[in-house]
Amino acid sequence: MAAGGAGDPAPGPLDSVLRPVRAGNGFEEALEQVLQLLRLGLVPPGERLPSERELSQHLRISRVTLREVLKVLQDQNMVESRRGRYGGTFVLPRTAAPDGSGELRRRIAAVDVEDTLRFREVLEAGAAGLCAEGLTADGEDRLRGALDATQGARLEDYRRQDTLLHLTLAELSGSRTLAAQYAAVRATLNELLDGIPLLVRNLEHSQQQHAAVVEAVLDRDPDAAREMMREHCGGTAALLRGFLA
Amino acid sequence: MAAGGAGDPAPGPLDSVLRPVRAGNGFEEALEQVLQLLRLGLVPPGERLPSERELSQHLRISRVTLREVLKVLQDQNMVESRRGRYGGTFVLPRTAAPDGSGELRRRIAAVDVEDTLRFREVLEAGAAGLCAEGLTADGEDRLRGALDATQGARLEDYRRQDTLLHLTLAELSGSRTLAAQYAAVRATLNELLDGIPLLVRNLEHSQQQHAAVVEAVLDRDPDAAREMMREHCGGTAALLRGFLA
DNA sequence: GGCTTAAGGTATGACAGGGAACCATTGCTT
DNA sequence: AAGCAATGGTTCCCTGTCATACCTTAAGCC
Repeated sequence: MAAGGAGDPAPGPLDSVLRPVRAGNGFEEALEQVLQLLRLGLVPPGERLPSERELSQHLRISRVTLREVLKVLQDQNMVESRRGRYGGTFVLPRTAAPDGSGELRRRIAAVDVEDTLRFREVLEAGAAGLCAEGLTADGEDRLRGALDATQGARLEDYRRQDTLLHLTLAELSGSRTLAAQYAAVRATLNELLDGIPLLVRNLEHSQQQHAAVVEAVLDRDPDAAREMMREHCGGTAALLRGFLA
Repeated sequence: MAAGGAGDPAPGPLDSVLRPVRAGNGFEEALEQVLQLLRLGLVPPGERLPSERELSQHLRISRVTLREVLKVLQDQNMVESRRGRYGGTFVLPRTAAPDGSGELRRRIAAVDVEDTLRFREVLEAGAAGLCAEGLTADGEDRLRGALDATQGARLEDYRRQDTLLHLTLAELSGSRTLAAQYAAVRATLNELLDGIPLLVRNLEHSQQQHAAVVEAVLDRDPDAAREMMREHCGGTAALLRGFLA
């Protein structure tokens, strides 16, 4: 029947469901998630990762396997381990040339950019809308805080604060799944963004849009929030499509 | 530090990323996906699943492990295996009482309904919008076909055709990730919907909304498509919240 | 009837990954 | 100076999973 032979089996309408159960040899998945942690800037340079015991519990992998992951990151000069009490695994500042030869470099070529950009826009707009529909007083505070942090951020820290703001919105959406998916797609996005220059002009424009989105959310105007957010995402998307096309 | 002790480690702001790498012991993940296949109605009752060898390749698990999965489904009277040429694993019609004691029953209690409903709405609205923005001629045909199939469906087959229509929209969005995520969330949704009655009145209303969404998409009107779809999802959500609250 | 073919059913050996215990190092507290 | 506590570093064994090959059943074809 189906013509398939080498490589993957023949495609079909069941592909949305019949995707591989595990993306890689299991340790790769863990690597992926720790990389997310770094790319999202959830643990900024200089700070300490959770201890190996904690991390392995969270990720539900053995400490042995986690250590193999950390070994890779050490070899890439992305983290550094110190022993003893108050030791731990510390994040190093990004080196200009991440690595020519390797492992981590080729991943970027495998990213389906169009998929990433579209999915991102859907999640962001959705999250903004949900936030505008039902936001707690506590949520308002967190959101304002995150926005303020981006306003005051220096250029080198901007990407990180921007990520944090969007992540906050996703978390306040009230859907844990949405937040988790956004984290994943945002990590991919940041990786792509690392390849293109950060212009002050774009940054300023971006900041205006951030303010508009947050305002719409605080005004409890879901339609406006979604619309603003879509526009915001569209800007980034156009930028990336331009640089990568 | 954190007060956690038994069970999961202490929560924190990193939880969006630090989720478990594997949802279960690996065989559970496969079970999950085969269950999706059945719940989505991608393989309707009476039909044959792909052969064990094919399925295991798609899911990237060994045949041994896959057979353990199928064993569970056989024990639940959800599928039936026949040997010999033109044999295979066949889907059985849903039994009224799925199973009192077991394994599969308790999963439903673990579902975060609010999460599911919100995430679903975001994905559906997003997919509808993306479709309306860029739909190929081929896509138009598939969409019309799926809509027609729901119009002609009998009551017992309605849920399945409905699922297929929405799944088609998700696939036509141009984001594979979106389609895969929608498949997952829809499988969960169907499981919830199985617990409540299907009223003809709701069904007719639903059909009007389907037509409206498809029309908006074919008119290339993203805003209308999103709005219609949100309304459509809102209906289901209200129904479920009412029955499960 | 006998062969071929495609499917499920079974058995075996290798290995990755997990759990748990233990060692080594460091800095704080006494 | 001694002890304690929290961390990274290491080892051992065991279970789950995989790959492979082979057996069994049943439908079609010669």
